[in-house]
Amino acid sequence: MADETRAATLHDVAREAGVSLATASRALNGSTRKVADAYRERVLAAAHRLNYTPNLAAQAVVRGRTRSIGLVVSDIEDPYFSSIAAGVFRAAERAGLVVTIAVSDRRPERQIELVGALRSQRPQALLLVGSRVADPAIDARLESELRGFQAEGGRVALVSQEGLPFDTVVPENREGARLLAERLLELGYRRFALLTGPAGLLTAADRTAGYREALAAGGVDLPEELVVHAEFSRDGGYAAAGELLRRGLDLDVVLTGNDVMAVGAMARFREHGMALPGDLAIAGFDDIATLRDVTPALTTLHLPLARLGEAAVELALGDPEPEPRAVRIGGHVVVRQSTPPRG
Amino acid sequence: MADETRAATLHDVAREAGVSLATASRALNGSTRKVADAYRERVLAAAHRLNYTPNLAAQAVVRGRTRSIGLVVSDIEDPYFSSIAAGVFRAAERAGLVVTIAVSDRRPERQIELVGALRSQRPQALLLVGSRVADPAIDARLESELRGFQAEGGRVALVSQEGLPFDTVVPENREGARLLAERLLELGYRRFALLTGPAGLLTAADRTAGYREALAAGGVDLPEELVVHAEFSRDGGYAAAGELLRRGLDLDVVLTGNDVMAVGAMARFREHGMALPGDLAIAGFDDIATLRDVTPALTTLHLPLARLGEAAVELALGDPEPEPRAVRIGGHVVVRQSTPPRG
DNA sequence: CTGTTAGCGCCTTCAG
DNA sequence: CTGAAGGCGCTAACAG
Repeated sequence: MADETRAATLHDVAREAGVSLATASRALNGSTRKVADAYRERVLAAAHRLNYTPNLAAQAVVRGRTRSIGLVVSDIEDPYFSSIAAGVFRAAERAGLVVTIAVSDRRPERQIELVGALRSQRPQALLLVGSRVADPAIDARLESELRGFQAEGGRVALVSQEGLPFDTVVPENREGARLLAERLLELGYRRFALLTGPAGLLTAADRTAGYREALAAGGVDLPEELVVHAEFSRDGGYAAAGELLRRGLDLDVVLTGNDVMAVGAMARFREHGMALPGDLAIAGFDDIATLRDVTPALTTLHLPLARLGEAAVELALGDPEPEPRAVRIGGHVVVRQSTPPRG
Repeated sequence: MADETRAATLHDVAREAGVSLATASRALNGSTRKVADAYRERVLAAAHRLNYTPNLAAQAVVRGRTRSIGLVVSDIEDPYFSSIAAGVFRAAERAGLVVTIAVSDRRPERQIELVGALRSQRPQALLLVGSRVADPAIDARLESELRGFQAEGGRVALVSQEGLPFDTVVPENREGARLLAERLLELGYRRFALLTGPAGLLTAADRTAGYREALAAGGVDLPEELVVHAEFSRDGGYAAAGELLRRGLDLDVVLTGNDVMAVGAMARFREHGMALPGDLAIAGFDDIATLRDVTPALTTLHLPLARLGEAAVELALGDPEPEPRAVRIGGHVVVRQSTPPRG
């Protein structure tokens, strides 16, 4: 039964229904043209009988574009990206589009390759989220690849930092970090350290800048020895916390590049025998849903991650503008038990 | 510059290089046939100059199939699914395939729809993970849709429970649950309750069956009043724990349907003023990486989730067998602080 | 309102 | 080894 028959074609359906190819086509997909009900029903019945599925590839050839969106993320296992992706799916579904995902594994080179691969699929739009690094050579190649896609009529949207000439959804990392640090100052903290992401990563750099500004405004200095760079991951946070311990400093709160790092750092501090938040307070960034139940509950900056993904789809599918747009999306501080008020 | 040019076609490349269409085609994609080096280089140069990208849709039309894999998951934000998806990506990348994802939002009906939609893309294989429910009507429709896809030469693999006549990667839920419960008995626990997933969901049912078997073998009964069904999510766990508290029972350990529920339940028990694991021990299932740092660290059954995804790709891409195969993948118990030995 | 026909971009026999 | 020609499944003029 599951023998190698070939898929039923529109041709088969037309023959089975005793109508022309064109009529079958018009009856089965949203053509603006009208088909008499009697014919339409015969076609539908025949299609059902033959278990017909339209060949999207063929439609794409003639229409020049697929009903799909290409999405490039750094790591689908990371809740930051999977939450954004969830928003992309939601919005794409509303628009009747499927989404093709590619995972760049945080390698900028690979990201460029993937844009090329997805471009071949002729999607309506290409969405890139995260993984921007401060490297002009990479940026130039990425830009050229994306421009090529646009030149063929494709749309592009980024979720990350401004800087590339395409529509961009930008999470207010810097402002958010500032708000968070300000709140911590209000809570009475004075001796800060920072565990942040890789030096080249723009998201990490923006957050660090925001922290610095707020602390400086509050009269608190953050010298280099109090800043540790590591991977933007649980293990990165763990390692960075270890490095901080090695430096043997006297602290009352640790800021981090994101929640995932914060959780790794908490594990390391605990191993060292420290009580949290008793011996040390800690804060995250992002407000990842899955991490809301760690103990002590993490003070963090809430970012509406799924919203970022939706906004990117809306930008990419909306009316095009001559000038690249930036949609800024802010967050708010959520104070939980990891940073109790401190006399 | 980003003006609406059309994408360069193979035709354009051939003209630019001064060769025939056929030669250009042979030079640019893995044709078995050979092209003289001089020609090949001219073609490659021309392709580069014109910023040519092959039109995969057109290739798909003539070849009858796309270089892609279709993947249906219940919820990409759930770490269980995103970990499996990560494995799928890894294996797909090795095979040079892109992955088109669709999210069923845990609705079996929607899952069937999505299979239809993905089928239209003519992927090499269709992978379904999770969301199997015990409903013969649903199963029949799903089976028919998938059989249709197979009949056209597509490959199918499932990650879940056996029962449908397709290659299936089956995590050993039942055996794993048994191992976990046995270990808890060894640790000295006797008064168990269970917070599990929706009644119809097969994964939940299998785990429950495994727990029951081990407990029965250990002489421990698990009557219905000690079992609470809820959503397979953090909030489901939270709610189920609340229900358990309402019943006012005397317990020493709570088993759960998965880690995510366990974490939700922990939050609820804590709100009720209970110390964990002092007043109550708790165990999860899956060993979700992101959740490894909750406090107290969760005793759980480790499942190699990414491996499940990889195995599904291997099944779907490997040599076909006349009979549906089942690849069983087991886990192992990881004892952590949430279930200390109990006199 | 229906049918005929010419492509869409590409691959692949089939001759040269 | 290369080139010319037909066809993959479908849509969109164009006639009727």
